[in-house]
Amino acid sequence: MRVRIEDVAAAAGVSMKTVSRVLNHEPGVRQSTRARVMETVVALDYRPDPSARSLAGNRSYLVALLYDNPSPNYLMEIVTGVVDACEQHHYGMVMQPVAFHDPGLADTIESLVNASRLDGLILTPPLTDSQALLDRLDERGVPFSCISPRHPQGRIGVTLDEHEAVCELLAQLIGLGHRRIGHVRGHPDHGASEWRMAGYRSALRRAGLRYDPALVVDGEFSFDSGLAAGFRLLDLPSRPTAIFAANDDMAAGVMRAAAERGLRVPDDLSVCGFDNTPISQQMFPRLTTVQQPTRDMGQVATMQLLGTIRDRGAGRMVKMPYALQGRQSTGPAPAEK
Amino acid sequence: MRVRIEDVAAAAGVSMKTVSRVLNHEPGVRQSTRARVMETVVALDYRPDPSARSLAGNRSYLVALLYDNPSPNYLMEIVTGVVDACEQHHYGMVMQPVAFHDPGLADTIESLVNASRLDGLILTPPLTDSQALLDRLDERGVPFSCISPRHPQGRIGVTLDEHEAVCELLAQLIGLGHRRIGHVRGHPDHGASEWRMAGYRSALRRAGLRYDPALVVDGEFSFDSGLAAGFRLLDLPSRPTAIFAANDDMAAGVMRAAAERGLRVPDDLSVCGFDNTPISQQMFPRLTTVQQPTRDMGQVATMQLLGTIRDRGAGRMVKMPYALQGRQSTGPAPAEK
DNA sequence: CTGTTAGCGCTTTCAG
DNA sequence: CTGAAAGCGCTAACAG
Repeated sequence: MRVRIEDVAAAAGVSMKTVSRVLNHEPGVRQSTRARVMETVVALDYRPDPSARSLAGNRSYLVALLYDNPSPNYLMEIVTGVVDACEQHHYGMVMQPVAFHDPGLADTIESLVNASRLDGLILTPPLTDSQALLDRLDERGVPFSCISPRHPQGRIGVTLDEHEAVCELLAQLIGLGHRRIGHVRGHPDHGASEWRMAGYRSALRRAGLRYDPALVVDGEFSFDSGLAAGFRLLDLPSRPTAIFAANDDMAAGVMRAAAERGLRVPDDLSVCGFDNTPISQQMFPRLTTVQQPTRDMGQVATMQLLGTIRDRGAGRMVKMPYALQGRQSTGPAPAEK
Repeated sequence: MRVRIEDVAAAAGVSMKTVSRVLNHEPGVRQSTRARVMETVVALDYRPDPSARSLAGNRSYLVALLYDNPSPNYLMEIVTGVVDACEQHHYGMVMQPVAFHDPGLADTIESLVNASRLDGLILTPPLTDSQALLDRLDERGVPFSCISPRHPQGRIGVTLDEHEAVCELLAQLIGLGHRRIGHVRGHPDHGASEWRMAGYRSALRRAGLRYDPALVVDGEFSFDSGLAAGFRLLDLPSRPTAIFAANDDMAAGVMRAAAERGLRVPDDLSVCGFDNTPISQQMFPRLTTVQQPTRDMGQVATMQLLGTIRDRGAGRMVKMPYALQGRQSTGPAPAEK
């Protein structure tokens, strides 16, 4: 038979409520009593029943990870971080795919929260780019944590200074003598595409280089879009000597386009990406890119969320560090012809 | 204020229990009553409280997906299928990473189930290869569903005839004139490695080709292990004209090794893999491989699990179809020298 | 076919 | 600092 709180109370010679207090780290229990209760809990191998706890306490000990079709690599890293943080706090995480473009998204999420009594949400890009969605959740008092939101002000979660990261990356390229640098943009829905594009422009400006719109083409974060964009840039009458793609998958596409045009990387063309996904190490030559601490981002975002759940007003927006990964896909600019 | 079953009952002019019966699809309610109740439910936008339901009904409406470090692509496909099936049945799925090599794994899982009152588990490889674990769960009466278990007999879940799939794949290679065919094995922990190896041997036997142990090298499903294995095979005094790697990541490694040795694929060397992961389409040339319906496998495994939960004895082992993906990485064997 | 009565195991009052 | 009682919202068991 299952051990109940009542049994623990009887065995420890206290009331149920005292056991409950100890288990929930509530104040107002003498140290010695607390110790005795804990011993009994361990001795009896007592585990509180989550359903009963939820019903009485009006919370579920569950958070949901909301996502819409991101890269599996990225998402799994986030998941690992989130689950890790949840485990430490005896929370569970449920996966919740949603459709970013669904006009009824906010309603869907709201009824989801109501129906499942979720204690909080973790939002991943591009969901974190929808001001309307975030405002709605705030309005309804649903605790949530954002990963890389487009507008971090006044929200809780994690960000990364992608603008600055791209500036540094581009500064390296410029330092290698590149003057005509192309850019493959990310999916227009993603705030990240904007930041990375802005970083690209800032870097050019800081170096006193002219911004040439012809050198910027749209992509959508996929390998295929990178391939297509690569061809467009490489077939330009005056082609760039370096290309910065807004993520690694597209950079891989660019490298493939270069190969098909008979260009050698990095001798004829330097290529760099963003994200440091596994593919960046499997390409030949290995890709210069920027590493985000994705797993830690999931972890920290979750900890901020759990803080908020426990104590509204406790969570904040945490800035995470990035790290440039200089590898063999970038090199000195070819000599002027 | 939240709508309760009591409110619905009052509004519909029936008892709580009748509402409960309707909501749980229990028999013994007149059609007209059922319809009236449903209308009221919709009108009031009533959602049963999962915690109360769990407490009273003694189940959680939660299943867990257990995994140990599989490929993100594979796992996310599974997740998508599982979540999809769960959604239809108003179940939630929690992610539960575990350590396959932990000697206390069975205990961990057992206490996990007890502590969270999980209704069932979905196990992914290599967890499904541990007879001891599966037996233990059976013994404890925990419902679970297996994805690609090493020994499918008497379990519920999904399998795929990997042996036969590999035979077909190899038969194509042999049909192209290849006689010296290498194999890069998968991680020794995975049943899949055995099946694929066995398929390789069967195909050779059926074609009357001699099995040469020198042409088989160990890998562990990673790109790097495929790269290393590729070098070993290609540096053989009498190297193979085709290589079958037990998964796509390793096949990618082999292709890279070929490139570094100056061999052209498929002119000098044919390469094929298994899994049809995205990388297989991003390589140049595109990789010949075998597609598993991974998402459907997650879906079907979950439906079998939910069936078992509702009615012990309802779930079964479902055989899923595979599909050969012939692409450009395989071609006729080079002429004998 | 439908309703009544007890709990499920915990936390929250509110008293001591 | 500790305890007794009163539910949380639902379903199970038994009546009708």
